[in-house]
Amino acid sequence: MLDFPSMSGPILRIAIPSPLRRLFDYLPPLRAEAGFIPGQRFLVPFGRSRQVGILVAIADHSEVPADKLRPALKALDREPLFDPTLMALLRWACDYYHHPPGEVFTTALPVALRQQREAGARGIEHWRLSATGRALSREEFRRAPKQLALFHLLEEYPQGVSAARLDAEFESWRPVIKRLREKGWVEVEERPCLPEPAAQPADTAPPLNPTQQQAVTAIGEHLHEFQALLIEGVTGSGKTEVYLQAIDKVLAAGCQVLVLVPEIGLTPQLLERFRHRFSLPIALLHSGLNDSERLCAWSMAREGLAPIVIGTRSAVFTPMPKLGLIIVDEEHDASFKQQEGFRYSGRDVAVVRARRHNIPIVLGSATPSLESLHNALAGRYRHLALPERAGTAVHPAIHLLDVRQQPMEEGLSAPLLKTMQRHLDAGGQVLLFLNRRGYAPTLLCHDCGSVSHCLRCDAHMTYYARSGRMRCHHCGAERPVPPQCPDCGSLDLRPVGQGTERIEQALNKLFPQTGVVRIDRDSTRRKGALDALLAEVHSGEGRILIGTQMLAKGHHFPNVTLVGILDADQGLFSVDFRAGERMAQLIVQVAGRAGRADKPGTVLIQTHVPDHPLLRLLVEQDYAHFARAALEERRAAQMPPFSHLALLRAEAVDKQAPLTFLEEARQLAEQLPHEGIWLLGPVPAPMERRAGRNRAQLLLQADDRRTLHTLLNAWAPQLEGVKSGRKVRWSLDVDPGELF
DNA sequence: AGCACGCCGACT
DNA sequence: GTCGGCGTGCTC
Repeated sequence: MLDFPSMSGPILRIAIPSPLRRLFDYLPPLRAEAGFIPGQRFLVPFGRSRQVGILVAIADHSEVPADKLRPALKALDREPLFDPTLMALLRWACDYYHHPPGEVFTTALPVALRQQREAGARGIEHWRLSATGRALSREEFRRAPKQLALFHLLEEYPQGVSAARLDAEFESWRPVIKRLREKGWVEVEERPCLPEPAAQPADTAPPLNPTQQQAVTAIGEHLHEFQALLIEGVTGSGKTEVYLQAIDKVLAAGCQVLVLVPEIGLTPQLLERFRHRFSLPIALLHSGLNDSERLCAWSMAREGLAPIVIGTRSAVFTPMPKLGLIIVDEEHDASFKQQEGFRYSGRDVAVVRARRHNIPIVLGSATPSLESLHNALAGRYRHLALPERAGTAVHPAIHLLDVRQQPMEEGLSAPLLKTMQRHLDAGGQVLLFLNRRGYAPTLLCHDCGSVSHCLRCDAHMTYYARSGRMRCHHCGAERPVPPQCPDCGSLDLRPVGQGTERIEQALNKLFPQTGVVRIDRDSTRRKGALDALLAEVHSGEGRILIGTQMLAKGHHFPNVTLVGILDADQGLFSVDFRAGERMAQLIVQVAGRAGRADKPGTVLIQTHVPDHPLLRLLVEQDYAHFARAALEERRAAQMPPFSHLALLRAEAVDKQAPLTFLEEARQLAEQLPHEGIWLLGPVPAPMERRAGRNRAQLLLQADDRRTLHTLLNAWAPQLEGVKSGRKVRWSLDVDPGELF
């Protein structure tokens, strides 16, 4: 009797890291010992190479011709790394963001597991000198200078030193330390990767005001139901306290809690506050970790050993078997949206995850995004506005400073300078906010009018006086300041406009007796520099602070009584429809850094458009009023959240190639049912050339999200086959954060 | 994306 | 005569 060869067994549908929008079918490994569960990793042959993929589904047959099917090589995990709910969430994310599954599933894995590493909460290796090692004298190393150097380094760390530290301090230390270990002079030890809980007894929870209580109760009484809470509360309104007490309730029920924070939001202060409240291990997942540390923290979360996980955007995909609550702090923050590759929004995925787990999610912000506010006003989210606590932080008085026709000194108006002097005389500190680094945004030739231009971008080069260099903020290009105008040879080159470095210099001249501290990406590049500058401010040595949006996050300056926003106008006239929202959020966040109960802050906003209606609302009312009016503008303009966007971007060195590809893409879309969808473009990006590449975009706009996604479902796979797409780098951005 | 195959110009 | 340019096709 004819028997089919064993072609009828299960088919493994595997996500492979590649830009292809599909899964790949494999036969089971030839010598398979155990069953197959979606979420396991497999080593598979792929083309000429081997890849680590993730089993997404098991099918009983394949569309792929049998002679093309190859067996997987082996399962890399006994247990799946992702539970079924997380698998479903990831599959949803592939569909929603129309991104290749291989890349989606890989971004959810810690880097160590994208290779063949084993999953598991192993500790972090630390090396230290053994007893014999400590007794050695340098004589032992007469013929081994490298070993001697490493020996001296180890002497500096009697408690042991991690691989990450050694990487930073000693080039190719591994072979050297291996010799030392073989001689028994060095020993290695695995340390748990989670920070120890604070030694002292846990802080007790302070009493809550009625609104805080309402929020905590809402969560505590519905632990196993989906509900989204938008908590709107200015600095000092006790938002964090709501998080802490809600977490307490969830932990008491034996569940885990996931806390998502913006990229710069994971401050030592926040961690300290958590550590002092909960005597429990906390897993941290942030960009500062090396692969081993990240794997360890991730594994602790996955094994349920870390009750609390605090992390940035990508932590939203951390497996947590007992997940009971998600908190998204500073939910308005743009860093929750990934801006390249798999362009997901950590905040939006978190809401979907909470819904799929049937658990509550808290979105917190002093300045909620218009998207979340819209959801709250539409009744989809529960909305709780925390009142300022009576008798504590007083809302700062915000005033517009009309600088039209005012004498200006390097961007500082006379009335602002006068007010600064008054506050300094009264013993206060002053914080100035300017979202522009460098000395001046450009260098202008006074004789011929030519302007210093980046060779690779459609942008000016920023002038840095202190280092005497020109830098492009868009591609990082750097060159010395030209001694003379490259066009006409004139020596009269003048910096135009102000950046933080120039303001700092001007302040030093205007207030020679007062310490000035500048905080921006340039002044804090060196490790520890930010802490040193902050210490200078807190000690009172520096009394005037000038900085960029770095100042808007996290740090509080209780002794600051005056905040100056040097240029509010740039946010009002930007091409980006979100610029106004972002400027308002920045102003409120910066204002919130200042003052305390007995020293209420004043905020002065320099502007040339003092009659701007939204700006007036923000100043005369508050962010809540501004946001509602801004929402109405969005409604009138049919922009998000009242419409839904997808942006197809393309870039290439060649100027025409992106437009050609996008035109072809547009024609494909037009051949599909596209009623209710506006196709806008293709057009060159607002900054057409960047880092030597020409960029263009095609915008899709729809009133109805379903309509848009129905088109994207059919369209995205077609784009892969577009010939002219090979000549460009293109990406599809669903719910884009910026339109350029 | 990576990687091979394949067909046309300037070099040891 | 070859080395190598990047156009085209493929990955279960």
